[in-house]
Formats: sequence, structure tokens, C-alpha cells
Amino acid sequence: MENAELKEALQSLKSTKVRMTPQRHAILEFLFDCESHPTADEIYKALEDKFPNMSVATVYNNLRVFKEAGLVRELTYGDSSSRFDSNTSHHYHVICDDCGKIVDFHYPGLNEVEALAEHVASFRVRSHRMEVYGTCPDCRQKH
Amino acid sequence: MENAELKEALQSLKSTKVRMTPQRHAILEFLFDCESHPTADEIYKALEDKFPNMSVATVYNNLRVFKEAGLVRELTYGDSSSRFDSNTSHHYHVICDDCGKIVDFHYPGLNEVEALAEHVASFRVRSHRMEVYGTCPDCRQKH
DNA sequence: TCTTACATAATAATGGTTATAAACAGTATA
DNA sequence: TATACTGTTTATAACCATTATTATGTAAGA
Repeated sequence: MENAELKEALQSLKSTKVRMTPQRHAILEFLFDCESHPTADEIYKALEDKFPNMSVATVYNNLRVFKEAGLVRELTYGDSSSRFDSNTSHHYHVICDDCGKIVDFHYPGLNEVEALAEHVASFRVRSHRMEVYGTCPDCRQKH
Repeated sequence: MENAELKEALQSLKSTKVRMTPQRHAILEFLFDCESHPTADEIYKALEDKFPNMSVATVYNNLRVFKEAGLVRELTYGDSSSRFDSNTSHHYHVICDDCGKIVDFHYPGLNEVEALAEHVASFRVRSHRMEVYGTCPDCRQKH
């Protein structure tokens, strides 16, 4: 199945001097097809069949490249390692504190938050991030 | 100058089996007097005159103790080290993508977000987190 | 005083991330 | 083509925030 957002991302890289390589394509493809927010190591492991010789540094380097190109967002949840998210779809997540399950969740109209922040802090605002934490139905039953 | 919130925090620790030590008092005092959101290392360095023999581990251990007691919040952002915030009352942060500067930012009425998430995901919602990202005035001038 | 539980300090270990250097590959220009 | 140039990958070492370990110290209770 084709992924339109991936195509768009690849296209937008062509306008920069960032070269497309097999490794980069695979990392991007994995990220855009991925439902969750993988860590760099998870990406690395997911691609080691396809690229047995790929270095971890390559994953990190390219994630940074994509981040700087605005295609990918880095999220830190307080556990040891960063997670990465293809930055295209604007939705939020509800996260279970117990089992880590992530449920998508649409909520409109936080543009005003950005506008207000821009005003009170004199920042040029680029984006925002929001998550809701709680206990999922399954974990609630266990207790 | 006295700090009412610090007193309150010290008081609330008495009801637990957490012992008050000079190091703990100093860490708490520094955090509550601090305008910014220091890292563990910044706290460590700020107190090394007063406690030349204090271990970094002591700072980390006690920050965890305070966190578990609900007195301190740990903020994990993209940069390498965690930051700690004594202001546990609900506020949000605007973060500079370039230099990491953090500015506090009050915004009312995201309770409805929790309510909606609770409804659509059937979670029992406990909390939420939001941050706004952009470029601070200083970094904007540099470019 | 003896015992127990909690704290600190010093140090080592862990592990995610980044820096370095050498080999490699695509691109442009002559 | 040949050559130079720039960007990329790989492998490895280094870095650094955080945690684990262990020995020592200290407060509180019986």
C-alpha cells in the first residue's frame, strides 16, 4: 500500500540538498507506516534484516536530518530514550500509565494556545504537543 | 526572605517517613527559590559551596524522593538532561527549539480536554501535559 | 546501648547519544 | 572520462546523564 504522506515527505526532501539513500528511505518509510512512536533503537532493530550493516549512528544522524527538515518530531516521555513520530498528522494521544497503550484522539482548536503562547512569551511558535495520561479500560479491570 | 510554599513542602514531608536532612533542606530551598527550571547538575553546582562533599547521587536520589512526594515535577524535553520544577500548580511551558529556554505560561480550561479524552477513549484520566515549541526572541535575532 | 531503618558519599557501571575518522558514493565541472 | 568536491555510511570510541553498588554514617525506638 502506498503512503501519500511518505511521498510528500520524499518530495519535500528533493528541494533540499539532502540526498536520498536506501537507508534514509527505509527509515522514513518505517516511520510513516508506523502506528506507534518508535525509539531509535527500535527503528534500528526493525531494519537490521534489510540493512545488516547499518550503523546506529546512521539512524540517529538521519533522524536529526529529518527533524531539521520538519518531517519528524522527537518526543521525550521521561523514560530513557527519545521517541520519534512522523510529524504530519495533527492528533493527540491518550496514554495508559500502566501498560503504555496509546490511543489516538482528535481535538480541534488548540491553535489559540499557540497564539496565546506566542503573545505572552514573544516566541515565534512552531508547534505544540499534548498528551493525556490515565488508565485504560483493560488495566482498570485488573485492579 | 521566607518562602511560604517551601514551608508548606517541609511540613508535608513531616507526615511521611522521609527524614529531613541538611542536604534535602538545601535542595528544596534552592528549588523553591529558583525562578528557572534547573537540572540536577545545576542544583549540585549551586550547592557545592555549602556542601563540598555532597554526592551527585544525593541530588538525584532526593529529587526522586520529592517527586514521589508530589513536591517537585520532572520535566523531560529534547535536551540531554531533565529539569526540575517546584511549581506543581498547573501551568504549561513554552520551549525554545534552539537554546532550550523554558518560559512559564498559564492557560486555563483544558479540563475539557481531559473530559473528552475520558469519553472517547474510555480511560480514567489522571493528568495531561502540554508544551508549545518555537523560537525565543534571543535566538530569533541571531538568525 | 543495641538494633533497625534510612541517608550519604564515593565510585563504578549502564546505556542512550554523539564525535571521529576512514572508506565510499553521488554530482558537478573541466 | 577524469578529477575534485561534497555528502553519507560504517565502525568505533568517547561522552555524559543517570543509576546501582557498597561501605560508612546517623537518627530514632525498644
